[in-house]
Amino acid sequence: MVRPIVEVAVNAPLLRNFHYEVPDELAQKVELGHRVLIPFGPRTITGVCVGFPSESEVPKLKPIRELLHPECRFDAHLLELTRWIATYYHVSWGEVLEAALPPPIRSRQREAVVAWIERARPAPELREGAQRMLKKAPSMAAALTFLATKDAPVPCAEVMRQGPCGRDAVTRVVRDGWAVETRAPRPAVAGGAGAPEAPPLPSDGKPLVLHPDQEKALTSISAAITSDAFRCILIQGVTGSGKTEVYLRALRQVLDAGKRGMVLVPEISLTPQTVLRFQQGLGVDSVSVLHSMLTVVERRRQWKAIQEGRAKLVIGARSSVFAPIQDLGLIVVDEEHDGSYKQESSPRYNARDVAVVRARMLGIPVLLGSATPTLESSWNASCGKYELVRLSRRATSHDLPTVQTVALGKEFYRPSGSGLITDTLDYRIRKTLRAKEQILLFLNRRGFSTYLHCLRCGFVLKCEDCDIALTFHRRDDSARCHYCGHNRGFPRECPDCQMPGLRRSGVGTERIATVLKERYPEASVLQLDRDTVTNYQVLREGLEQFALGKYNLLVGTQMIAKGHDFPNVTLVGIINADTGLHFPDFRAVERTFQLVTQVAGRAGRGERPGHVVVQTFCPEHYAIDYAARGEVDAFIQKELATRQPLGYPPYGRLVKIQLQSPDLEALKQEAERIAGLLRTAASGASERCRILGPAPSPVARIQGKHRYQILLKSKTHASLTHVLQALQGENSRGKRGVERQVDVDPQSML
DNA sequence: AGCACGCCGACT
DNA sequence: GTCGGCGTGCTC
Repeated sequence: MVRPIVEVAVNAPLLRNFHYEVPDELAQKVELGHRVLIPFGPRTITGVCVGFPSESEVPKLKPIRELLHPECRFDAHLLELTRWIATYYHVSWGEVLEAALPPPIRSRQREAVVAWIERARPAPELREGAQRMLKKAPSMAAALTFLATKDAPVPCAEVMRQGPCGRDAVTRVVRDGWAVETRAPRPAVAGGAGAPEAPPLPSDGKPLVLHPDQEKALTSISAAITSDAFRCILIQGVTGSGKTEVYLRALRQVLDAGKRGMVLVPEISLTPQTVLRFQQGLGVDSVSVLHSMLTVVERRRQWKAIQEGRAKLVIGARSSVFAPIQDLGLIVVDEEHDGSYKQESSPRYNARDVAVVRARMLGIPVLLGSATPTLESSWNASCGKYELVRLSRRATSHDLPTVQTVALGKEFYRPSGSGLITDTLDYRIRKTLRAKEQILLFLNRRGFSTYLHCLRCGFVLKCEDCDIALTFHRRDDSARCHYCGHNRGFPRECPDCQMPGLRRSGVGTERIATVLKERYPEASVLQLDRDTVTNYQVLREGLEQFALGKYNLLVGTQMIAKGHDFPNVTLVGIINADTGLHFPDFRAVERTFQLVTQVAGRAGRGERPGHVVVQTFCPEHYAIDYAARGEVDAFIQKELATRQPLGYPPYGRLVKIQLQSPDLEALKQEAERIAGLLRTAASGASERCRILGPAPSPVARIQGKHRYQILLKSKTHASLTHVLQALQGENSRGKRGVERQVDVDPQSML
């Protein structure tokens, strides 16, 4: 009898599938979408069954080893969705499927697959052997000495680390019969720690009467839901316009029709408050939350609830777009402009775009909401691909905050540091403090000073491994690299000319916090950035404490920019609005506009009117000016006009190819070789596809690796895909150990 | 990505 | 000769 054949998408960075034989004992069990354990070369890895071909060209097929957790199977729709991602983003289908798995399964299986080593002979024998080979094979001796101390299996990596020895030594020790390779011992199931309990919320018993704008928006959305077809609706609503209320009503309608909903939010906004808002608003407890803070046990419970259809609504960040929800009726992507929807490691996908594709595949509506929509989404709306719905007034009776732009000048950067806070801002701060109201100050840079330089020779202190100026942190008197985390004490004198005393320039949040404490001794200051916030717990508590009025002033970076409603904040200060404006990135201007608008939106969300002070060196720059005046549409028109002649998105599509190697010469050669391949492919294409570069990346070296990039630019995505075929057969490691990453629709050029 | 194989210098 | 460092190529 001919055994059945199965096509497997393997969890390896290879852009093709492999065929396997299904052994008799599994023949009745293995189905489409099942995850299986397979032999792959000399090792065993996982993969997902994606087809049952009737025959195979491959002469000698290996059999599948094992069927893994059959209860967790990808349905036809998720297979189709993940395959689309693999094709579109030029990544391995198997890796996308792996990323789409519930995290507990993903991680647990990884553990089981790594090799564990256990000694095969008594400890004294191992020590004796180690003694004998000490001279001839010191690393094997080290491995033996270490294994002699262990009675139980040890992960291979552990042996290498503790030995210390290389992988080869471990392999040899096994081959020579000193030890054996085993599977991981079954890990004890972690204790039944429940979900972190949500703190009681001040339930604002506001009567929820919809604003006329909201009513109008809802009418369109309602029609879309009823139409039972794919529609993409962009909700452009000013900060505080009550977008969430609109989502809630739309979801209500979907749930009432017996269908289920999905809400994607940026990682940072996924707080118990957000979840509670949906739970209370919809009056259902069957809300499933997918959060990186959940315990393994809790996550497994959530996933099961989703799969079994017990969860009516799923809320989560990026990877929740893969949640196996049946009868999905609506997808909501909140803050669609947020950069955290793009995964910045392989497989690189954008969850917002995947959400739209998922909705299209299912023939259901999807809502994209933002106060500052991306140019891509606005463009899609203006050319009719998406429907546009506006919420132009705040939901409460209060007006948008008044915004004042203050020009910074050279004179403000006096050594005393007093100039960080202009007289205008200082006046507002004092006034707000007197009124016993709260203040939020935003600066997108952490640390005390952002670079250290010598006043005599101009030397700027840089990281040894990265092409980046070191940031000075006063709390531990260190000079740190924000790219690789490398930390060194900061030198007392210039390393170049030995002049004592490096000048500390550029301002970070730590400096602001220090200055504030000195200037307003009666005020209490909270600083929230990656230096003070070690985990979500700390951030959540910090924000809660601030909301409860325990602090007068909150100073922070990105993480305080969005999502939170602080009713008592009447003053928002942006210390330097143009920190990101001059980055060599075509999205720098758009991001600056979004950031200023979002931060300004934190002001005046309660009863009292808000005021915003925007300090900037470029008050006339349109990003700052339009943001200050709240003119979103005008900004979008202007920025579109800037991008059109350059063919940047949304007028064209981009692919960034990032190449890295410690060896600069090898890197340059490889970059030229790749560019050559792509140019040849592009010259044969019907549509013009430009290959820009190779050129050194804006940050030319990170962690000791030099970086070059190649940019592909074309009118359509299809032609880029065509050109990228040239790399199809290539190993992702490239020649001479040069690493390569392909980034489709890159979020950042850096 | 892993992992083996194979070629080469260093050391016994 | 043996060990182990690294470049090259394959994985149904």
